Amino acid sequence: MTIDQLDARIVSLLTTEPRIGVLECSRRLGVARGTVQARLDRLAARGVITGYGPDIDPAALGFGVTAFVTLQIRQVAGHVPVADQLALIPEVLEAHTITGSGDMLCRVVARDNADLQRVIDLIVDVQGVVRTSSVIALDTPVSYRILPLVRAAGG
Amino acid sequence: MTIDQLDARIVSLLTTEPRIGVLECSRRLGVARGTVQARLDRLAARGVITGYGPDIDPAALGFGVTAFVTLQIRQVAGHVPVADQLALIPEVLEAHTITGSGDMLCRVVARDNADLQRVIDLIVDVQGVVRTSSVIALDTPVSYRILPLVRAAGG
DNA sequence: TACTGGATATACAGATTGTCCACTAATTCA
DNA sequence: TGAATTAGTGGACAATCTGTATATCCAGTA
Repeated sequence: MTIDQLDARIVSLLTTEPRIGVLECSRRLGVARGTVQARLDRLAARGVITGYGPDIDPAALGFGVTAFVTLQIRQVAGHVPVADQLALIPEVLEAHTITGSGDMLCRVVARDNADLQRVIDLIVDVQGVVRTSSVIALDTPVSYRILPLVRAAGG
Repeated sequence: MTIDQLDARIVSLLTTEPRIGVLECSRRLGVARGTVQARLDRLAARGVITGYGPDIDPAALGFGVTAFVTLQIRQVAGHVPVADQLALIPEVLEAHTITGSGDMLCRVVARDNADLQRVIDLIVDVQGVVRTSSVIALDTPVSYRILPLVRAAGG
């Protein structure tokens, strides 16, 4: 159900130096290559590791503005669910339903503040969205990281 | 400043099938291996690709509860910045300063709702945090994805 | 026209991967 | 207690991939 210290060390090492490969990883950790491979296979099978895709920085793509948009929803019968429509907007990076009153919270990006207005307009146009309220992320002193959690879980 | 269609296709392919490697990737796209390698190097150099680390699912680690915590800050001179202290809490996956009034928005995870209380208490104990307000993510109909944006950016 | 950047084709040695196997140690269970 | 199961180790193999370098070609540009 959880991970042990070796799992945590493997993930930790691969996170900080993803290009080293399984063999080098096993060398660094002083275990057999088969062990590392088996561990990684198991972590993937258990869903702990969901992928190895390249991490993309939206800002480097020109989407320098990040905002969190809270939606107030009025569910309309016979319509495409709000989430499905939000998923069609590339700038909506993720969307959650949240406690409160059937509302949603979305993370969106945009090229600039004017572009953000465009994105918000797209969201407002979604069937069932009553109104939105946005906060813009000015700075990100702690950007998404999972390593401390992995180490805490594996300690 | 932006990416072209080939870049987008490379990233797209590597995101959906990260294990295929550069060579297989070049075969699938019908371009030379050197081209793919050069593109990836350039994307990494430009900061578009920030890494290739394994993607970890906190829920599979036992942290099934996600919440967004908004902090009201009172900056205290002579103290460790709030963000630095938040960074010490493994359950704080990311933290942003946001528009509004010098507040912050954090994404946190916890093992369950009771555990969330513990994490929130940790946050409240941070010097300079005046109060917090949390919303719990009940469901995530759109989980973090970057591919649509990459495709949109790549024409 | 000459230059530059990007793409292609090709080549090579070295390293890595995917899979086997056999053996050991620890744990579980009948 | 003995058998079965699971995880780790060390070794081995062929097949493949990577890193790197070469020379050529093409298009846009000074």
